[in-house]
Amino acid sequence: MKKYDHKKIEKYWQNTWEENGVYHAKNPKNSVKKEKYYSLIEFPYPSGDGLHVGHPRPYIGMDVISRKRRMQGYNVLYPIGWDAFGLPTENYAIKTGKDPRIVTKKNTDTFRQQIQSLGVSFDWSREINTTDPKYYKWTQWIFLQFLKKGLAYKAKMNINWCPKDKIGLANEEVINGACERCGTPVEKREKEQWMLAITKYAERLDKDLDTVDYLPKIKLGQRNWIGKSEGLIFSARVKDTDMIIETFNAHFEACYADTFFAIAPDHPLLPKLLEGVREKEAVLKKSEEIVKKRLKFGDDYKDIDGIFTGRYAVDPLGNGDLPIWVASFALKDYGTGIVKCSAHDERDFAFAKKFNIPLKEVIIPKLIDQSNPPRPNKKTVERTAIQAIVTDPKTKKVLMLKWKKFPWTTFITGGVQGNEDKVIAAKREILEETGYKNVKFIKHLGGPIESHFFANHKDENRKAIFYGMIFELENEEKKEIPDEEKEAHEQGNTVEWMTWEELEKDKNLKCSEYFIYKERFFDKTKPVLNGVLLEPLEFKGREISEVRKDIADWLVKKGFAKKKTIFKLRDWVFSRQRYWGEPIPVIDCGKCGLVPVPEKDLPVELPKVKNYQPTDSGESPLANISKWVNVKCPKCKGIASRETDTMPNWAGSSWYYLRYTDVNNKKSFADKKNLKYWTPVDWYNGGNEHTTLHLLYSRFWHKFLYDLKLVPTIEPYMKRTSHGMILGEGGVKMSKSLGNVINPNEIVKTYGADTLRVYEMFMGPFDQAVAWSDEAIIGPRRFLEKVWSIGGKVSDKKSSTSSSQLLHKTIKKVSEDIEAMRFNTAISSLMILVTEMQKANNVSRKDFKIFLQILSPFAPHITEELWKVLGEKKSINLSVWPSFDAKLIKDEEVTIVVQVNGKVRAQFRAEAQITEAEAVKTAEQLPEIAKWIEGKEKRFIFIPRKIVNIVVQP
RNA sequence: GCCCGGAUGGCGGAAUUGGUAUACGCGCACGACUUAAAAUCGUGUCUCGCAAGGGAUGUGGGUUCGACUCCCACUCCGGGCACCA
Repeated sequence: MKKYDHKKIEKYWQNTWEENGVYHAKNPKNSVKKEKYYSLIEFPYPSGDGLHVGHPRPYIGMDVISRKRRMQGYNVLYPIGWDAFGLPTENYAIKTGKDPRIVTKKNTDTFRQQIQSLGVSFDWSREINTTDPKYYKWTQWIFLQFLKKGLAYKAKMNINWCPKDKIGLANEEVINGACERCGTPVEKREKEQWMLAITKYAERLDKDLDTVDYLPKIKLGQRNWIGKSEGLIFSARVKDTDMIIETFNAHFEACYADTFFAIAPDHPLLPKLLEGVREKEAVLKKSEEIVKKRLKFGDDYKDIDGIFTGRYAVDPLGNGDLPIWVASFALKDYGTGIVKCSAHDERDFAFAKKFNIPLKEVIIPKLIDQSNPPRPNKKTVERTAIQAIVTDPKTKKVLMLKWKKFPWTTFITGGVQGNEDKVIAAKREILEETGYKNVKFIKHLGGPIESHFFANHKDENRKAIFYGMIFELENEEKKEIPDEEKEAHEQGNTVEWMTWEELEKDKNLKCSEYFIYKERFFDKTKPVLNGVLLEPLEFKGREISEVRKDIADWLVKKGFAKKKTIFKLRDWVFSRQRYWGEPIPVIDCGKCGLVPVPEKDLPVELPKVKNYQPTDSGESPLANISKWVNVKCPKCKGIASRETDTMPNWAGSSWYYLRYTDVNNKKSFADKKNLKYWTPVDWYNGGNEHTTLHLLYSRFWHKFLYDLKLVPTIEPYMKRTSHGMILGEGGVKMSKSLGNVINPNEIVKTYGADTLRVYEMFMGPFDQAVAWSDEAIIGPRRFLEKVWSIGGKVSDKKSSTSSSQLLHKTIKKVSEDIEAMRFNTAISSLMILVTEMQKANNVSRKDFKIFLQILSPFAPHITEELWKVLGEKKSINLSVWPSFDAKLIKDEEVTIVVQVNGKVRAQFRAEAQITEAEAVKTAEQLPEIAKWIEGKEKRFIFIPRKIVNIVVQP
């Protein structure tokens, strides 16, 4: 047999497949197969740098899925196209003066050639390009539908403005206050912008996630971005006015601790609220100052600032009149713009501390001593107790007890008797346990702490309500305590002065409250966020983490509040002041206002321009072409001008998967029959970077089209997964500037497309980032060479039972692994099989052909070639995916491991059905085992088919 | 700060439901073939120990007959969000 020459076979098969249309999806009227399968990858942005080895990873991954589906009898649609509008091409055009159309053509040609050389089974007859007027005609058409329904509107907006790119940015394109693309700090500018009312769909975008199969982290990303928050609205009467203010609170569990209100400095109600207040001017001035700073610094503005309005509102829960403050952290666009604030919120707490606003606590921390947790079968005794931290002002040391009977180090601690004053109780305990007579009470360490632990000395579980307090030693005077008395009090503990550092290092420190006390001791107080409630009394003792729903229902039932759901999601800023995008098809008429371009006049084509530079006024370069801008109004035929803004990059990609079903349609964006047949997309794989925005935007467009009865499903994608990036060698991102970009062309030339494909699927888990290695790629190449050489020595003799067994186990594993995108382990099992076949004296033609089939999704060229060599006429892609024989994958004989006290000491082979009694007997009689168990009391644990564990006393 | 994800040989990474840790690949070492080299094939390759044995899955504890896997605390790395009440 000839040598394995990838160059010859790969080109040949790629051409043959394309000529025969093997991968062309059949539209419903032509398809004989009933079941369709739509697999989708994110269509690439054809950058000038060409493809690097990272790009094809998702294409190959979904190609493996698609190829398997074809063999499983599905009519598969696996398309590709170009998301070609966008900044890099435009910036290149600005720099070089070249027409973006020509640049795009050149780039897509390069990308196409590169992708085709990998043998990905794309249906090239359905290639689309978002910059093709025949395509963007429909992007514009969909925009007009938004306009018709009132979901596209113009609004004066403070937009994020990148002074370098001279472009307005959506919030999502601003990263840490800087432009996502160029890193220039973003400024705020007021401008008329086109908006899409995505917020109208917020609820459905959140709720319908329940109906799709996305990876959990992807759903989470969507949910975080939508930011659904279910909270309560409280209404409060403002004293000395006839105003009622409403607050929105999502964390209302501790609402009985609320002691003030916070209103946004730019809140529309603020001026009215201040009417008749003496300090009105000062408050307004301060508010303005905050608003200005916020505008200037954007997301970086984090100052805690504010001012008292002079007004009070009546707490609806009956906790008196609470002051209303203007606060920098209150946002007018979130909720009602007014919040009810308490000690149990970080920002509220910090604000209150800064302005000395009184606080009230209704949550006490709950601690479970992990080193000494409550035991399930012991009774629980509740105690009120003190913990006294006695310090010596001279040495700064703390007085500690070292217990005699247990390895414990504790503060002075003891129970409060009856109605005893807690300070007196503490002094009493100090005297009894240490003998010190003269200590001075300094202060309480915050509120109580609920502590749960097992009290060894009493053999019972304790729920102790501890009150921490600090004392200072006044002098060394001690009361002599007779030894008998010490013993009677169970107290022969030794007393030791320790520094805080020594304390912390002490492994026997038994105070789980320690860290809270330490915080409070040094006055670095933090708000208490978790624990158990004191108020309202109906919920006393309940834990914050589990009380939310009940307390909300209770507050609503009592008439104190009403429920309200709000979202973080904001409407989508949809215009860009750039050239290389879809023109927004609207005409501005002095008489008629904003008039949509009539549908028959679509597409509004991008005119050619000489200069791609945006204008300094921030308008798009299109504004300079008066011939294009000046048109007649479609309604009144009067003088009018075109909208010069274009759409963002996200527009064309929001519906492209629909166009694939019917790429040449001139009457609609896609024929309904085709949509009904092909949608929804069955499996969509893409990058992590697009799991929030692109996915959300296209789901929004899809739902909108669904409401217009233009698409048949409520969701566009049934299943969504994501892949990890391929990094450069050493784990850094591949980039031109670092010079570590690997071009797949080189690899295909040297090793072949199949090797590249197998390597990319083998190098690591598909969803995780992996570093490229020039060295490791040789492994997959050797593997394919072995496959080739076995192909030359198959015979018509039957394979041995054991090799058939391995084959069938591999069929099962590969079939399952592909479904879960565990491509790396699928290939690993194929490698094991190949090694076995290589060693075998005989490989049957029948078995080898099955092997070729399960390898073919990964390495389509070599398997197709060998398939033909073995006498098959039809493409291996059209053969039927093999199923495994359930009888063959079940082992009849297994290895049973023998452990003694959990350590492996021996093993033996046995029938899979071996009973416990037989297994134990066999195990005991093994010579390696005897010395471990002789003459000892034994106990056996038997796990069928796996383990006999012999437990003996050591 | 909050929310996710992760940490296993020299390297990329395996390990069903808690049941032989290190599959598969790379690299490395030795051997065969060769005048020689490359390629290929074979053997070995966590670690300490002559051995019997012991120790290892980021660290420290816990649960269990048995823990990479479950629980608690922590360290480091990656990603997302970040005044969102």
